Amino acid sequence: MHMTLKQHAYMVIREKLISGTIHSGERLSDDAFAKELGISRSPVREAISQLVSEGLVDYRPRSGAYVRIPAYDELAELYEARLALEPFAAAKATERIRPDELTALQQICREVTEIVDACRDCPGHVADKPLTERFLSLDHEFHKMILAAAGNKRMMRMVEDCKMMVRVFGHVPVVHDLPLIEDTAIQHGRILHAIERGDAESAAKQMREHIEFAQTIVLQHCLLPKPPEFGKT
Amino acid sequence: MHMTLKQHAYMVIREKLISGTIHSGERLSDDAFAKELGISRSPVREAISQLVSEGLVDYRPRSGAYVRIPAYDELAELYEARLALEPFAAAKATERIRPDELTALQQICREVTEIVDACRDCPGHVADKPLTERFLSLDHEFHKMILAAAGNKRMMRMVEDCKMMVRVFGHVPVVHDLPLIEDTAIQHGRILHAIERGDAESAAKQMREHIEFAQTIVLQHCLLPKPPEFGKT
DNA sequence: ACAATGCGTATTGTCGACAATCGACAGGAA
DNA sequence: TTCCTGTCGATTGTCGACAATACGCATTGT
Repeated sequence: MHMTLKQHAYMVIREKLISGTIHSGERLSDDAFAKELGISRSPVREAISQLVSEGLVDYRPRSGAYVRIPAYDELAELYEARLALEPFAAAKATERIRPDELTALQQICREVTEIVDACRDCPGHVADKPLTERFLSLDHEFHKMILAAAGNKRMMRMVEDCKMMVRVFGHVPVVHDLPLIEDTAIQHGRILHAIERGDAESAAKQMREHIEFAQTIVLQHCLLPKPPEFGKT
Repeated sequence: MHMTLKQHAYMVIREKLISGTIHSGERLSDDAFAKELGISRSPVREAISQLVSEGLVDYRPRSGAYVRIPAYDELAELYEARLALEPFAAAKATERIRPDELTALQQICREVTEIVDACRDCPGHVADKPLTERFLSLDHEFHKMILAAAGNKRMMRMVEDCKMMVRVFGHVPVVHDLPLIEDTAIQHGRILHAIERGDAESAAKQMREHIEFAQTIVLQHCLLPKPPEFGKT
């Protein structure tokens, strides 16, 4: 399957955004990308256009596409949206989850616990890079699995989009130390437990607390300028 | 402000999707649109590309773009997503709403009441086209205002997207008769009341019931094939 | 008669080029 | 000095053209 050049360009550019190769406010020149990839401007333009409509890139006609300059509030909004969606999904998942999905969820929790143990052996109780990535990947899978069990693809995509945006214009240097990972594991455990018990209301509550926790962490560590004194007269 | 041709093409095509000029499954030929609009294929391609990334259009490489064939479940999912978002937003709006926004909300409710009265004078108590459109517009404004008061642009856009999709691949021939409009007005009233009282929990509850009501109506009237016997073994 | 195959056509994916427009910079006037 | 203005350069928006590919159709073989 020969991937179309547009898709290729899209993935390359998005990867650069996520990895932070291009930082906020920088301009995305289609011409530059075209030369870099050795292709024409047309596919690049379409790729950038897609980034724009996904909200990762800001666009000023006749001027160019700029990596979105994130505002502190936007980061908060992203988590707030998850706060609306995921507890709801957790409750629904509780009543719909299939045995195989539940098994997968339990497996994820077990692996997170293993990471907690592994972290104890790390110097300063701070997870190194591969361990951190493994942890993040598992956290991602945990949430994704619950969304999947809830059986609503649209909500799943909404949350996925939120997470991607946090990654792209958050670039939050969170230190993944033992307390953080341990708390996360405990919270995941509580959510899983509620689902196992079939207690939808509790699942929603635990999920809410978990996301509020994550929100707090990220907002504390993010480098964005704090909200400029909102008396809002 | 000279709108760019791409945006123009985007709006024209989207309008055709919403109005139902092009129906589900039909192919969107960029060449045809280019000739119709008297422009080149490039802007049209970018416009269609945007429709694709918004999920309104399905895309098969080397084959073309097809108007998405809606599934019954997808329609349900759209309302379910709103069910997660809007009650949450209603609760938050209750605690953040500004006086001018509240005034606007009250004004909208008054106008909806007027439409109820006007509907009583219609033959068969069925609203005619302009009255229906006025009603739909007000309903839209009501929800939008609450989302705005909640102060989360992302959630606002998510809901807007849901509504647009319902319009595009729903094409539900709902009869806007007196009972329907009256029920809606009553439900709006309840929500407004809860907000006025500052009762966030009640606002969320009323909003939830209101959306569940709308979901039921739409799913009943939609022409899509029902979900094919889900025993889900 | 039916299936398989090869051809023709139509449409897409991609390209390079041109014109319109925006930002920067220099130069002159108040 | 500071502000306005005209010009230059660079980049975008748009275009028409070409090559690659999928679909439909006719032809042929069994």
